[in-house]
Amino acid sequence: MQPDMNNGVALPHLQKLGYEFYNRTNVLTIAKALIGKIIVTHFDGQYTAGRIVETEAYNGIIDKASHAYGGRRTNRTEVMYQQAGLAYVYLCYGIHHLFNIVTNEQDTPHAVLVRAVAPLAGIPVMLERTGKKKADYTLTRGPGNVSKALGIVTGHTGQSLLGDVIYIATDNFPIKPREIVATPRIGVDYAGADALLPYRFILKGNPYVSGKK
DNA sequence: CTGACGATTCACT
DNA sequence: GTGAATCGTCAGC
Repeated sequence: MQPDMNNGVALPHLQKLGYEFYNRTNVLTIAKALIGKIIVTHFDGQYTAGRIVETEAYNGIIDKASHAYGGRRTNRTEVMYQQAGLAYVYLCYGIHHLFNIVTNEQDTPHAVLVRAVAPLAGIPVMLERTGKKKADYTLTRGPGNVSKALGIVTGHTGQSLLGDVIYIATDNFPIKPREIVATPRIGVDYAGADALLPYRFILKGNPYVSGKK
C-alpha cells in the first residue's frame, strides 16, 4: 500500500483475473472479492494502478438502485446485459465518469461499481489527470475521482477487462475477512428499501474509502 | 422535441 | 451545511 514506488512502471507479480472471476452468479461475492485487488489502466503510453478499497454491488433487475431495475434495457445500459468481464462506464451529473465491472452471464445485468482505490503506480500521471498538486487521500477517493485518476472515460464502456488496457489483478495481498465491512450504498436514496441493503464493501480503516469519517 | 435529473465533487458560507 | 457545475440519458408528449 506504499504510494508509487515505481513512478508508473508496471507492477511486478500481478496475476490478471480471468473470465471465471467475473462470470459468477453472486454479485455480492464478486464485489467483496474485489476488495484488495489491483486495478490497472495502461493506455496513451501511461500506466496507472491502485488497490481497490471500496466497491458496490448492483444486483440486476430486482435491485431498485440498479440502472437495470425492472429489466430496463436502453442504449446506455446495454453493456450490462453483455458477458461478464466488460467495463460499464457512464456519465453522472454531466461531469463524472463512473467505472463499473459487468458480472454474471449474458442477459443478467449485474455490475460492481469501484468507488475508491489506494494509488500504487503512476501517481504523477494521476496528479496530471486530476489537476491536483499533491497526492492526498482525495486523489482516488470516490468513484468520480477513481475514474479521473485512472483516466477512465465513458468511451471505455464495453472494453474487455481480460485485455491489457484496463484489467484487475491480484498480487496475493492478504486481506482478512474481518477487514472487509459491508454497509448500505452511497447516493441511492431513490431506491427506497433497497437503499438499505448492505451492498457496499469497504476495506476497514483505509483512508481512501469515501463517505463521512 | 422537451424537461427533469443523476451510483458526484468541490467551493463557499 | 448549502448550492453550483454540466450534459447525456430517458420518459413523455
